[in-house]
Amino acid sequence: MMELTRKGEYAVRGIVYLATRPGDRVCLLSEIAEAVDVPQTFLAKIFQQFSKIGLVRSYRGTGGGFVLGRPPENISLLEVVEAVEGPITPNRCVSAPGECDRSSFCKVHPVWVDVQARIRDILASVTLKDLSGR
Amino acid sequence: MMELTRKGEYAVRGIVYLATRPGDRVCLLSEIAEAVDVPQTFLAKIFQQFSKIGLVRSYRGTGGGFVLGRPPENISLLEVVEAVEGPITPNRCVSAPGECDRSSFCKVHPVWVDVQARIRDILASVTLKDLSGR
DNA sequence: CCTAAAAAGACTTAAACTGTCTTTTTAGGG
DNA sequence: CCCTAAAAAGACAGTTTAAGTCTTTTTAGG
Repeated sequence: MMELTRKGEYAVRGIVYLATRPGDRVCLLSEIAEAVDVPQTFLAKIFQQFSKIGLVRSYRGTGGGFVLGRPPENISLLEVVEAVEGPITPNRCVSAPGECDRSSFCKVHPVWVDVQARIRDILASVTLKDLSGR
Repeated sequence: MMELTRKGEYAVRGIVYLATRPGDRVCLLSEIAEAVDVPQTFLAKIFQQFSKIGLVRSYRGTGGGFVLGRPPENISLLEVVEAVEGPITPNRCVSAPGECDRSSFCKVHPVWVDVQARIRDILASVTLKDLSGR
């Protein structure tokens, strides 16, 4: 349970690969897809999401491709994962205040709050630089 | 993302309610279902799973019902959740050794190992006694 | 204009989730 | 020995999500 989807896994693989490439040259989607073993059309969707929020920058047309939107040390694993999977919410009751009408008295609620915070802490502490090994 | 299913949520609600009841008397499924606002037929499936692994004990026939299988201070939230949701695995790559052929060199792998451990730690530290407030 | 490349949107298939319904087994009480 | 209460078990179904695929469009270089 609590499992990352393929999309999330692929997202991480793809952007980590991009982080290993020299930042001054664009990288073809086809290259990334092949390198990390992900269907290119699927990865395209993922990188479109990245692009919208500025995690990567895209160039269209001949000579186009992708580069990181920011230095790898300024992009956390948390950002990458949440970009494609949405906010980390171990239970509905912590997704938004008022989402659960039991949260005022429910003794389990604070446990999920804690779990959420811990996961976010861990993922926020890891950057693409750490993961790229450059 | 990483969200508990309804089944998991209902499982927790149901067994926590059972933990608030006196342990020397069986509790009807219909009572539990009504108290925690869960469809009885669905909760039945959940309690069957609990019963199989001894988390609760069931009695059939007239005067039947459920009691906790062990004292509430000896049942952790982790056990309850994993009973119905399966093992906590933030990513496939940590579900079993050898599951992911990238784990030997993948720098993300240890992060998921860490996340898994933290979640389990938190959930294992909370017991039904803590949650029942008795 | 031709080609390369990403963006966008429609579509599809399979699996998982969230249940319901029916039948069977078990047990107690008269 | 029945009758009834209760859980167990299994089949079934509707909806949603996941995981892609395919096609068309936009953008840019040469």
